[in-house]
Amino acid sequence: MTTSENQVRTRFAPSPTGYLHIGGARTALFNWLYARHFGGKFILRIEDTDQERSTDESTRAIFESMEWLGLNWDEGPYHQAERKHLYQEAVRKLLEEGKAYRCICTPEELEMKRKKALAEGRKPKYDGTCRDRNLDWRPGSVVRFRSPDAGLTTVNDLIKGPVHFNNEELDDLIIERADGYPTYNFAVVVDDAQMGITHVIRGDDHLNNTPRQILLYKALGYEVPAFAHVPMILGADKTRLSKRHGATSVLAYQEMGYLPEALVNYLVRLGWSYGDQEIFSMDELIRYFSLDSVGKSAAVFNPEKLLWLNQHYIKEGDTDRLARLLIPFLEARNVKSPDLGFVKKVVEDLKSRSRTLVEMADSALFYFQEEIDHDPELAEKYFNREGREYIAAFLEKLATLSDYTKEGIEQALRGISEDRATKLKYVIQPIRVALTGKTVSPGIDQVMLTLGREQVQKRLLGALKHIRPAAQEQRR
RNA sequence: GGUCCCAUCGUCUAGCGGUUAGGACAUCGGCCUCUCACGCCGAGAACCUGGGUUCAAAUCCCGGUGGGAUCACCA
Repeated sequence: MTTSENQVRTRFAPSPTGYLHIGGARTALFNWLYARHFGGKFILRIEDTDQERSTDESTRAIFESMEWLGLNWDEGPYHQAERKHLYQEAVRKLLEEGKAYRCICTPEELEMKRKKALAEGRKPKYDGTCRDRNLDWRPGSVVRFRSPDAGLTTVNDLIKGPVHFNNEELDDLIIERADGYPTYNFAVVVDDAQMGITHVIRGDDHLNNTPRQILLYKALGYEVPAFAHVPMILGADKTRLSKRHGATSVLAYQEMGYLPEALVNYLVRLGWSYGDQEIFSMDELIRYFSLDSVGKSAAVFNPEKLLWLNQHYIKEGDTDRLARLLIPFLEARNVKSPDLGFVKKVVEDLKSRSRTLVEMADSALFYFQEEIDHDPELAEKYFNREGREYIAAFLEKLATLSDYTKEGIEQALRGISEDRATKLKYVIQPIRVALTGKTVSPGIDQVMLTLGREQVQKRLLGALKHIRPAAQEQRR
């Protein structure tokens, strides 16, 4: 692997134990932006050393999520499970140099000691039982790092500033487990060093791990990278974001009809800002992104603002693209192979009145229904004597309307309202219900244009037939 | 509990010693209008607390309080 001297190299290193969540996505985004800003490399690494909990399904979901968000990687994906020999090699080196030792304390013993220490108000720190026993390998043994018991380790964090830790707070952590796999803190260090990572950007839940890792870098003779710990994302109750705060998986947002650029724009502004600007294109983000303007405090995830951004991007979005994105949502609602050209017209009608593609699909359904299934209550209210008369009058005008345009249609409708000396809306609402089955829809002229004259006539006729005159009179 | 981090409207944030403390979402009015939206105009709404430093503190320092993270053969 060739690494030019000043090249920025960042990475995203999720563990495949679940879907990519909102917090992970933002971490990935920050790393990606930082690399892109400096023309560096962004690397993807799957941390699957925990054989128990890692799944291929999660790995696939992570790839899919990142692709959807547009976070392409330049190297990888690397899988830690396939790099086992590298960690073992590093462990061997530390062992030889006396910087690590084997330990045969059982998990049960350790657990007991921990509990006891806690109960007596002491620190639950490894007591060093095996530290100087110079043990050889045996089944069930692990390898521990010999951590210095005095001195100070400082993390010069790019976001938090310098953070100091007393080495005596750090204990002899396990670096190789009984199954031969490395533990997280060790694998991360070996990988980040060997992959030439220059900037480790991650959640600040890792800040406390960093001094141990720095000690490991030094013990292994590696150069220590720069660290940047970004604040966490919390739920509305200020606790760590989790399922009970609503959807947290990136793909769930795709399914809920969000646009990737909306999610990206939302996530980047959680903790980062650029003056008063709220809307950013990817190009702008790459140009403006900087760790200097990442805040220090945790942010509460606010679905309302995400919704607003999504609505914004739908409103401003390219119609052709939106139509293509909408089609799967329509098909999921039993619209059979919709015509792209027609869907594009529908999208135009609905663009400024949908916050998600799900909302758009829901309100688009009537366009595709040959027969409107009228709600009895609405029918009774709007297809009364006046309503039916307006519909009939409009139908009559429509037959001879030479100007089937927005203006022509509006003129015809106004004509009817003026002739009967009634408000325009009293003419329009029955027609709206007849055409859409609802009282809420895009502008009626627009609906008619999109539907086409023939379809409009058919639906109006259908509405007139809907309630039998006899039944209607009976009610009156 | 130990260690570490954090603290400006309900929420995201701007502010980097001197501002009527700005913007955005949300909320509430109004306009537009064929319904619903969009759009436009407007309103209410914040510097956790106590000490310092300074002519001057949201901004710098210390204490307190509050919130969060972390203390595994998880990552």
